[in-house]
Amino acid sequence: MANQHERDGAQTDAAPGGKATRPPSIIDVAAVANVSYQTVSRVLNGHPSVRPETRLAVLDAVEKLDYRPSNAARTLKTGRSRTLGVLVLDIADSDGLTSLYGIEHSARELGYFVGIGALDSIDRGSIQAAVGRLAEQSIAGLLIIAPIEAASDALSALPSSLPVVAIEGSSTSTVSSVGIDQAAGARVATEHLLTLGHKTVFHVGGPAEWMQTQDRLTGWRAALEAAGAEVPMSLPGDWTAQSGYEAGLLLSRMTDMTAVFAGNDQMALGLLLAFSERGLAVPGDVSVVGFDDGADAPYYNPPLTTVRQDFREVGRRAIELLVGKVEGGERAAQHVVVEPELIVRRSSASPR
Amino acid sequence: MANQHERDGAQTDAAPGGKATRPPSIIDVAAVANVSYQTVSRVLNGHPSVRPETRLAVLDAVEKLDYRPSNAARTLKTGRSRTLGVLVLDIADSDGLTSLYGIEHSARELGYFVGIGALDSIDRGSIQAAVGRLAEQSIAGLLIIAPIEAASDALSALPSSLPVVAIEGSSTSTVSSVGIDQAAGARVATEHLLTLGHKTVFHVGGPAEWMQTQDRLTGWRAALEAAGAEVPMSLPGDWTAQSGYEAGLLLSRMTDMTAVFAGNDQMALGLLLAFSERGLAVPGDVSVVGFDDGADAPYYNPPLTTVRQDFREVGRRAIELLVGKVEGGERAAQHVVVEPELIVRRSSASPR
DNA sequence: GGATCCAATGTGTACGTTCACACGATACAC
DNA sequence: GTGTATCGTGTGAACGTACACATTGGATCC
Repeated sequence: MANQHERDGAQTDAAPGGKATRPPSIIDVAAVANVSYQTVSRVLNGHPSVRPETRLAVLDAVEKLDYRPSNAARTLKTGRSRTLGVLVLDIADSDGLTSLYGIEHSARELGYFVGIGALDSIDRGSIQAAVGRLAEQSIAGLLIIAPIEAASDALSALPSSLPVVAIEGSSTSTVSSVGIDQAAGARVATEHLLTLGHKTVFHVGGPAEWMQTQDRLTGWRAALEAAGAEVPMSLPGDWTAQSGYEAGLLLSRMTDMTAVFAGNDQMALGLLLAFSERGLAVPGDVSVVGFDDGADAPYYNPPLTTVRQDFREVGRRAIELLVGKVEGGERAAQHVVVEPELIVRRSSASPR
Repeated sequence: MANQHERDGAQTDAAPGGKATRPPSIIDVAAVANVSYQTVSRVLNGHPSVRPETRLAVLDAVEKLDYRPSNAARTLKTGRSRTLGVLVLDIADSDGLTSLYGIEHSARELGYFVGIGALDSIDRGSIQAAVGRLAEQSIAGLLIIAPIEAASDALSALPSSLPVVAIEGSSTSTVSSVGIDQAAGARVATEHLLTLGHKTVFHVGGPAEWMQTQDRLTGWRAALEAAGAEVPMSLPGDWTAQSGYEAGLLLSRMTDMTAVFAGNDQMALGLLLAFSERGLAVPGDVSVVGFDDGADAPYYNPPLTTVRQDFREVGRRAIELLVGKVEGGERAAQHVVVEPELIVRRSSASPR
């Protein structure tokens, strides 16, 4: 690996051992293009009054030197960066991470860079610390994926100058949010089971502190009440397949249980296993509906009827909203709702 | 955008109703602490020769003003930032994203910030473009999660001054890598099935261009050959449960098929469904072993015997390696291997 | 006692960029 | 011909930080 420097004419205060040569600056470009650095700046920022001929010369020089503007310098001078901070709650819920793809993609399209920070826990202090770390990056806006009541709380304590959007945040909060209409999803899922002829529908929910837990509970109950069905007690889970399994063992001992709406796919998977072990056929003896439509849901045994959440879309919308705030200075809290979709597969059927 | 806000007022720290005042600088801190800005800098950077009393005064001022060093200014001055770029291949493989948590956590501990870039596709141009975007952030190092041959290829075309570590990259490449010993995992999985008494083990692999596909294939074949077992043709999959399902339909028509090693859990899930539909009992008629030990694997029906990959650990090690390169100037390619672990559950048993 | 050294702190400068202005041309009006 | 817009371009600052050096005061040395 005999690697050599290509250019050593420039002022390289190179350390011994052949450290990197300084990347080209706007001044280097100006020198090559035979203009002043300010003209280069104008070209790069799309300022109108530059002669086409000059612009071309500059662009040529940029190309030739493989020049890239220093984000650090721009940020320092302007005070605002084109970096968006994304705070994610460090929990095994990897589905939520899918929205990261939507987030990055949209951010990139709009010319923003995405930095991430993980949240160890959800207390106010932890969020403050994470935001503090992001603040050092002079982030232009903050996106938070932490669908917990406490998060919403801590968010309102942030400096009001920082645009913030929460994914799956409280829709009544003063911070803007983008989320899926959890209640509607739960309602549709429950109605689906009722329409099939089930007398009532049991529910396995998530942890109480999660936003979705409450919303899905509400939707489920609303559907039951609207149909005049009895509202059974809901079982508490924690999103894991294990908690679904345990709930399944419990439910399988109930005689009048023919349909269960699980708070997410993983818990539905646990239900499926529990019912199978107890000799209950799905959907013959009991119907199961999940929530999320994760990648595996179509291949559960049986394939799972569930409510699809378009995480990418949520990420996309969240960035659009956030960038709107950053650039437009929109201050009022907005709440964007993405509609979920019921995906009917083979885990739900009419009771026999 | 003609409405420029004039904020020429004095640098008031907390103007009670005021608009976005500039964040406090090192000079503001110095003023409050009654020292020069240089002394503040020394305190912040842990320079030894500062009187404890002075240090305390500075720290007090920092606290009081809620001062945060400007990453932009530091980056501009030093030329190196404390931002690490992470390039992820935009594919539904959300398990791999789990390593992001390990990555962020370790990076944070070492004082680094993590920026992400998604890769739309895996051609050289796409990677170059993504790296270019990250380069504008003056990233100190690059981590790439794209276990594809082509990635390794494109990586070697990067400027040699940028420290790079690949997750699950080729262990023969000139770029350093951290990965799980895929071949060992495959070997253990296959040996497990052979030890149970199966005559041979079928394999459903991943897409040819993925690194892991090749390695797992190699391990599987090595185990079979070492045991003197016949080596059946391996079926090609694409990591999705669907491809596993399709492979399962095919395999279920073979008479001598009693054990299958799937390239990942999702394909194993597809196998399970296919076998179930074909009336093949697992593990009664056929044993199935997966790879990954995703969150759901313990609750498949039956719970899946699989090979555990510790993604978080991989992320952690990758950051350690990368930061070592960044700070220590280590140039030689290193290849860190994390050992996987066989998790025996109920999907594998002796043939009857 | 003066010279020497070190600890503790302060003063300049540069990093690469953008912003506010100044400057020279050309153009058009009178 | 002089005045005044307008265009294209250049000059001088400044952003917040780290580094090289300069400057103190005091302790140690002989």
